[in-house]
Amino acid sequence: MSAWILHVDLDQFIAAVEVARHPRLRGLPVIVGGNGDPAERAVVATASYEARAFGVDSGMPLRLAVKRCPEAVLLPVDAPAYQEVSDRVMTRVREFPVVVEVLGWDEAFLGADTADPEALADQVRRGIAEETGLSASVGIGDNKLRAKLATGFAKPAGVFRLTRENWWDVMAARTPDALQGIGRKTAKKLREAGCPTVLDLAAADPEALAARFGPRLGPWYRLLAGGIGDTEVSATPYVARSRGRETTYQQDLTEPDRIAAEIGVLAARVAQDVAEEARPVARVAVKVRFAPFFTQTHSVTLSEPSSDPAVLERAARDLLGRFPLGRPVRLLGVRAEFRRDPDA
DNA sequence: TCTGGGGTCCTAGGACCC
DNA sequence: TCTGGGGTCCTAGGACCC
Repeated sequence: MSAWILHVDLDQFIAAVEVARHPRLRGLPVIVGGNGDPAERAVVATASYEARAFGVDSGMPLRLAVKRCPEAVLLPVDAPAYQEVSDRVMTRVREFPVVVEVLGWDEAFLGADTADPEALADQVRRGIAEETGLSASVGIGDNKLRAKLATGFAKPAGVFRLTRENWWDVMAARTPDALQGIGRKTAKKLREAGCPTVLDLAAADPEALAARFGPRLGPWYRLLAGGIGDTEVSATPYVARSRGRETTYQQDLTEPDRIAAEIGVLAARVAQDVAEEARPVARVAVKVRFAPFFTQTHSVTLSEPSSDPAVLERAARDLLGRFPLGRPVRLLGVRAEFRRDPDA
């Protein structure tokens, strides 16, 4: 266990990478999403702060984003470019005397034994800027939950410390969806259950929460509200539990033959991804999103774990047969789940 | 708000077994 | 047949995160 946990998060990462390689975009509203075509069925991956001033935000349909900010520069998502920059950032961060747990392209936990976490945070921010030109924010906490929440208060380009000392000052009056793991829907249910704030949730009866939200989720929400969280930072590489591919079609699919063919394409891509893993697939799932926006899934446990592309495709095609394919289809997906590690 | 794609974890009900 | 109890697996769906 480390004395301090730092959560490092790159500011408006994807937009920042684009601006760094296209300097003429600096200071302009930039929106990255889909293929960069505003008419497309796609959403905003990241918007620069200049675009956010127009009310554009991540997850928003591209069409709406362009309506809100017509002068924005719209760019396609270039995942390999972001991965490359991310790798450079993480390599630089690992040069500090810390344990690094990577969470995604643009964030990581750092476990550090230091007497001055603010000084370390500044050094890390400087190191990232020197290596890549990118700006980062750093949250300092006495556990992962507090460190990650602290980053939100550090942004942009700052450092913030959130610990047992200032937890209630900072969090007590906020709505529960300020906490990592509680979203809009759960916050609404909590409000209806008499917990409009973090402080209310922390004081709620665990048994009542369990009855309402489930035996694990209910009590866990209460712990979150108290700022209780994991303190273990692990550098062990992450092992995926599943791999999947899905596609939203620009035009709804109606022809059964075409739908079956697309499932074949997706299953083949998943089989290819799975071939890179040394573990066989235990379950296969197919997802169908019908127009206008109604999603169903069907899944099956294979009689025997397998990595054989023909077995995966056969399973996916069989599952497709369980859907009522009379309606137009806007999305198809195939997912392969690996066998659960018996030791876990 | 005509709403992506990649994931994770939890829940609840039914099947099945002893 | 008015009908237990507990454990485990399977499956569909939901909520959440980046």
